[in-house]
Amino acid sequence: MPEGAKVTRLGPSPTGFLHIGGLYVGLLDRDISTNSGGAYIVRVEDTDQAREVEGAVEQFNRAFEYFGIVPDEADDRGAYGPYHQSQRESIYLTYVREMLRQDKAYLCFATKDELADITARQQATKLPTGYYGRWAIWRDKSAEEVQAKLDAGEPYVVRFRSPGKAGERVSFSDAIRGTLEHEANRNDVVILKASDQSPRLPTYHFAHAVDDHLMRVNLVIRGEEWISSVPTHLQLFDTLGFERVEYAHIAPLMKQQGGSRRKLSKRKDPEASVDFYIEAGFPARAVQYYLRGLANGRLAELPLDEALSSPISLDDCGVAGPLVDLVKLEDISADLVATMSGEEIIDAIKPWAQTYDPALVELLDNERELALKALAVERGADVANPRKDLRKWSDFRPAYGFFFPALFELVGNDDERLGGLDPKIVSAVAADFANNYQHLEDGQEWFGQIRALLEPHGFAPNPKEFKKNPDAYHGSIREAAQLIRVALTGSTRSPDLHAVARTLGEDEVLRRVRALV
RNA sequence: GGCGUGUUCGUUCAGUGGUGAGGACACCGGAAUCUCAAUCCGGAAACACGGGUUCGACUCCCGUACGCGCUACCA
Repeated sequence: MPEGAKVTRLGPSPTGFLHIGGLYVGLLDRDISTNSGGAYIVRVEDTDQAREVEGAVEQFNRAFEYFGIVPDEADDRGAYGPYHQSQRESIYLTYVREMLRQDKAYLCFATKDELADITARQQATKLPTGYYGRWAIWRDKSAEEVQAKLDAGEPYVVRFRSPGKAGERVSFSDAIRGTLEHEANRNDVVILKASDQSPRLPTYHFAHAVDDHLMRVNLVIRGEEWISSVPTHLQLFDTLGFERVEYAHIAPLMKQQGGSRRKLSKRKDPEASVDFYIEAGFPARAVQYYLRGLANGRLAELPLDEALSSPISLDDCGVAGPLVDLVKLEDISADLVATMSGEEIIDAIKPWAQTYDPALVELLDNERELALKALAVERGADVANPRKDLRKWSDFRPAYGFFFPALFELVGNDDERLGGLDPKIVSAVAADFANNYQHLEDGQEWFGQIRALLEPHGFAPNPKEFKKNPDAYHGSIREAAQLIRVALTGSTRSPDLHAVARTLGEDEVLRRVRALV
C-alpha cells in the first residue's frame, strides 16, 4: 500500500434497517480509502445478539450495492477475516487471556443488582457513575476469592484495569474537529461479556481495538457519539501495545428521536431509512451527489459528474448535524434525470421495477416503442429545456402511465379534474372537437382546432379577455385546452398536448375525447 | 447532575478581525405561455443571547440559553 494509504471500515450492526447515516459514513469510508490507495472494510458488528434482526446483513449489502459503495474486504473477500465479530471469538479470547495474565484485566462477578446499587448510590451522592476506585469491587479481590466464585460456577465478565486517575485529562486530535480534550477514562469498562453466554463476545470498545488493529485499519470514521469514548479506546490501544488509529468523528446526519423541531425519527420519518430511497427509486447518483454535497459543501457547487469524482476531504466536513432535505434531493434528482435519454431512463427503471413494480417491467417490455416515444416528448439532446417531471422511478407511473392505453382510465364529463365545468358544456365541446378532429402534424395548426371551439362554445380567446369579463365566458382558451388535456391525459399537468396527441395516435385521441361526450 | 459537542437566511452548504455576509433549494413578484414543468428577470430572508479583548467582532475569549451525545455485559 502506498504511503498515506487509509484503511477504513464500516461496522454496521444488524439490528434493523440501514440508516441513511450509515450510508453516509460508508460513502466517506469508500471515498477516502479509494483516493488514498487504501482499502475499505465492512465488518459486521453483531456482538449484541439479543437485538439482532434476521436478514439485516443481506439488506445492508443490497443497499450498499445499489449506491455503488462496495467494500474491498468483507465476508466473501479479504485476507483479514472473519468479518463477522461473532466469528472472531477465539481472537478476542486470546487477547483477553494475555491481558489477564499481565494483570491488565480482571474477572468481575458483580451482579446486575450490585451494579444498579452502585449506580444508585453514586447518583444519590452526586458522584460520577461508573465502575472505578472504591466502587470497583472486584478490581483488587484476592485470587482465592476469585477462585471460590469460579468453583461455585458463578458467571463473570472481564473488565479492563483502567490506568486512568481521577482528575486526569487527555487530549487527542480528530481529523474533522482538530484537537479535542476530555477527562481521561477511569472506568474499568467491560471488555468481555458474560461468561455464561456462547459465543463469548467482546464489547464494542474491545472489539474496536482488536479488530481495527488486526485489520490494519488506520482511520476510523464514525458518529460523534463516540467522542466520549475515545479516552477509553486510547487506553485500550496503549495497553494492548497497538499503534493508535486516527479518528474522524462526523456530525450525525439526522437524529432518530427528540421532541423538538425537525429531528427525524425512525417512526415518523421514513426518509431515515436507506430503503426509502431505494423503494422510491431515487437514482443512486443523485443520492450520492446530495450526500457528498452535505459532507463537503464545495462539492455541491460542482456539476454532478465532477462532484462524484472529486475526492471528499475530511478537513472540509462540517461539524454541525445537517437535516436531510428531501425537496433538495428531488431537485437534484430531477436535474439528473432530465439529462438522461429515454433509453437510459427505461434501462434504469426496469431493474428498479423488477422489485417494486413488476407489472411495469412487463409493460415496458411489451410497449417499449411507445414508452420511448412518450419519454421523447420535450426531452432529449435537442431540447433546450428538458422536462423535469421525473425525480425518481416511482414517478414514472403517475407521470407517464397515461400514455399506455392499458393504464389509462377514460375520463367522464363530470370529472372533478375538469375544474367544475358544466358537464353539458364539456360534452358539447368534446363532441365538437371529436367530430372535426384532424390529426395534424403541425403544432400550431393542431391547436387551431381548440381555438375553433372557443367562440361557439363560449370561451374567451385569451386569458386576459376572460379576466376582463369573466361572466361572459365559461373560461378562456386556457380552460378549453385544459379540458382536452384532462381528456387525453387524465391529469391537469402533462407534457405538450400536441406531442401527446401525436404519440397516442388518432384513434386513441378520439377514443379518449369521446368518453367525455 | 457530570463530561463532551454544537448553534450563519425557512432549509442546506460557504465565509472573513474591517464584506453590500455568498451560493443552492424552498418562498414571493414579474416576463413568457394552450396547461403543468422547465426557463429568464427581480425580491424578501440569517451571524442564538450577554459580557469582554480590540480602533473595530459574525469572526478571538468567557458566560448563559437551547440542541445533541456519552455517563450499559447497545453500538
